[in-house]
This record gives sequence, structure tokens and C-alpha cells, in this order.
Amino acid sequence: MSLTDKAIEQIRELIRTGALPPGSKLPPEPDLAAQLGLSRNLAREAVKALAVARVLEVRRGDGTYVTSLQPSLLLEGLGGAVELLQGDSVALQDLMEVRRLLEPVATALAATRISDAQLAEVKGHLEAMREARDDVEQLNAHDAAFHRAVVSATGNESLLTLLEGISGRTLRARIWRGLVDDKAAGRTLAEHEAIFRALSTRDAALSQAAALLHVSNTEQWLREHLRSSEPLPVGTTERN
Amino acid sequence: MSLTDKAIEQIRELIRTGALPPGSKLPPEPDLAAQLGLSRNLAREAVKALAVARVLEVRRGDGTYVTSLQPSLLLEGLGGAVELLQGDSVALQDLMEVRRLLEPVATALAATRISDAQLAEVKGHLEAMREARDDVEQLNAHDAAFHRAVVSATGNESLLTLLEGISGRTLRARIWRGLVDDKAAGRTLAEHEAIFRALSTRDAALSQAAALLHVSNTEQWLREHLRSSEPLPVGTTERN
DNA sequence: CACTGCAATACATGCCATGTCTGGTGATCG
DNA sequence: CGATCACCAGACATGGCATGTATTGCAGTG
Repeated sequence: MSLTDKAIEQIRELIRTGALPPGSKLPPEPDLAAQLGLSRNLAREAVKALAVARVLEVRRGDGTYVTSLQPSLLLEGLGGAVELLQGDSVALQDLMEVRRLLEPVATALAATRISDAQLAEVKGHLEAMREARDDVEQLNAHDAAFHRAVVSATGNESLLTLLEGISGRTLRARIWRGLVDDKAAGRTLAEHEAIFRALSTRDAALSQAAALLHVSNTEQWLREHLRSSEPLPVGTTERN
Repeated sequence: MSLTDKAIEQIRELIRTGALPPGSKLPPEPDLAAQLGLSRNLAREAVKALAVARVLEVRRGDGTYVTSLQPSLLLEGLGGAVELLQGDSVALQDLMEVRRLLEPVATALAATRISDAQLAEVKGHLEAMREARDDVEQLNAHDAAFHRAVVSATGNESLLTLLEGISGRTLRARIWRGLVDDKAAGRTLAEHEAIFRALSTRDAALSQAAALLHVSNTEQWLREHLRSSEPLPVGTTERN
């Protein structure tokens, strides 16, 4: 185990035990290095690794601080991880299966908690999708926002971040492109409407069923296109 | 955005686009630094950050390689993230809620796929728990193995890693200590037996119900003890 | 002659020390 | 009250030495 790894462990321990509470400031690099018993260089490596993991935040010219350690921050890196395992069809289908398991129950929970304002937001994205018929970019954006709004209504930040992470921006974009090409956008839109109607009546079971139908159809579509079409187009989507 | 961050992005892009497939070797540090247009120090920081995220693997004296990029590897860091947000009771309850949503459906799925051999393994851990009545350490270990075996029967690696991650080793240990103190170990054991019996008959609905009951009871226990007892004992559990 | 064992070597990362540069903050002065 | 400047933080570069690993080549042996 390298000294850098030990340093990372030490800092993590300090945070875990509460010696470094969220928002607190770390010593300057030279002092930190001295405390950890290593050179500035390795201290920087450790800090950088934890900063990438959203555990620390370095403000240039000011200092290094512990982040808020909110679940939404810590679990955020999950999305980045998902982006890397594209191309492995097995892994993609596994993730879709997780989404098929989790999103319906999350939607059911949302049905029991959603407020009128949140319902209105969901409706807004639904209508935006309806109007953006052939604009893949817009469709994708409002689709993502639709699901985000639904899951967000559970009030569970961790749940939201997890689901957002496993959904995967790039994957979703690819699916929508394919759906439009297949003229299947209409059916997908209808599925969203079903989810919204179920949420409107606060019917948990119905919401769950509608969500399952939707995710399941998407999963089915993905499975077929992973089998038949080209191995996998990668890097053809630009970032936001 | 710092040069190190750019370097991390560049390497990630190379991996994402397939220019650096899993298992491939990166150039030596000096060459890599030259290619990225920065000093060896910053190249090391970038590599270290990606190594911590299990995207790269550095073998001293040999070279730096891209890992297998298996979901189980990439999502592994999630467990480490969860350990850090202890003490924030809201975040803990949110995570328990996710587990309450996900584990029952995962168990139901497992019921439809579990093999006789896997069933035997589950049974083994159940009996081990029964015999280890008052040994918190043993109870905890076999409890974790029990759930791991169940979810593992789904054949979905990503699902397994996610659930293991959000369960949290340290949290589970704390709960078991409390359960034994409350003389509630017997009831918890009975819940595990119910899950096993349901799995034995390959009854998905029953398995789901049994798992929900179990996780829900655990969640309830945690909620009460987060409210009443001391703020939170931290750092009182040794690592494995 | 082919093969095995080992030692020397080349090359990889690990780690350190020290320097300059640049941005941010806060005090100071008009 | 606002502009300015000094200081302190991290950002980045360079060069060197330490140490671990894989490979190469040679010796000895079947």
C-alpha cells in the first residue's frame, strides 16, 4: 500500500470520526503534508483523489475544505462510472434490470407523496415532450427531467441520485435516437402519459404498473438493438 | 478547470471511446505526461485519482493498466462513499428506504432464478446464524453473507454491488449490536427463515413480502434508535 | 543441443525537495 | 466607500534518488 493510499485513508478516517466535520478547512498543503508525514506532492495526490470523489473541495487561493458530504454529492460519481462501462452489453442490461426493479417502486412511493406543484412540473415536461415530437435533443432532455421530477417527489435525495446515475445520460440519448428512428416515440410518449395519469390520482399500484411497463418496454427495445444492430456506436454523442 | 482535471477527462475519453480498452497498458509516466502536455507530477495526480476510482490499476515496477471496468469494480467505491455519510440521520434513513424499496424486488427476482446450490448456500448462512446466537461478530458476518447470497442468485452483478454498497458494513454492524442488546436477534432470525422458506418454494411474491417485512423492521428499529439514543457512536467498530 | 535456474540489468512507479507562477483574499490607503 | 497592493493559498514544473518488477542473457546441466 502506497503512502498516498495511507494518506487518503487517514483523511477519510478524520472525516468519518468527525474530527473533520463537513465544511471544515484542512491545513495548508505544507502543514498537511507534515502532519501526514510525507511530501507535498503525495499530499496533493491524496487531496486530488478525494476531491475527484467529491469528498474534498479545493478553492484555489483560499484553501481545502470538506464538502457537505451530502449523499447527492457522494453518489454523484456513480454516473461517471456508468458512462465508462458502455459497450459491454451484459453490464448495460444488468443496469437496465436494476432500473426496471427500482424505478417502478420508486414511482409508487412518489405517488403517495407527490405534491400538486410537483405534479404540475411533471405535467409540464410531459407536454414539452409532446410538442417536441421529432427533436431528439429536446425529447431526451424532457424525458430525463420527467423521470427526475417523479423520483424527486419521493423526497429521497439518495434514491434520486442513484436512479439518475444508473440511467446514464449517454445511454438515454442513444435510446431516444433509436426510438425516433423506429417511429416508436409515440408509444413511449403514451407510456409517460400513463405514468402521469396514475400519479395524478395518487394511485401507487397503478403508478408502479405504468412505470414498470415503460421501463420494461425500453429495456426490451435496448435488448433487441444490442443484439441485432452494430456492436455499439461510441463517442457519437456530444456532451452538454 | 485545472490541468489535472483536463488530464483526467482526456484519459476517461480515451477509455470511453475504446482507444484504451480494458486491460490495456498506458504509456510510462514520462511519456503519458508528455502526451497530455503536462509535468509528470500532474500526470501522476490524474492517474492516482482514476486508480482510486478503480478505473486504472497501477502496478509498481511494471506499468499502469486499464482495469476490467466491470460494474462490480466501478460501483465498488459506492460502499466507501456510504461510510462517510454516517452521523447524518436523514441520509441514513434515506438509504435505508432505498434498501427497503430495492431489496424486496431483488429478492423476488432471485426467487425465480435461484439454483439448488445457491439455495443451499443461503441455508448454510441461516443455520450459521442460528448457531451463533450471541456472537455479534458472527451474526453480522453471516447476515451479510445471507443477503449477499440471495441477491447474488439474481445473477445481476450490478444489482449485487449496489445493494452491498448501500447496506454499509459499519451500519450493519451497529444495528446488529443493538439488536442483540435488545434481545431482538430471535425475531430477526425468524425473518431470515421466512425469506429462506419463501425462496425454497420459488414463490416470488412471498419472497418479496418476507424481504420487505425484514428490511422494514430493521428500518423501523434504526429509526427509533436514531431518534432516542445518543447522537451517534462513531469509530467504535474495528475494520475487517 | 535444449532446457532450467539465476543473476544482472533496464525500466517501471514511488517518493522527495525546491522552485516559479497565478489567482483570491483581506487589509490598507486614498 | 472603493481601488490597490501585499500576502497566502494552491497550480504547476523540474530533477533527482529509491525501490520494485520483468526481462534478458549467461551459465550450468540434462
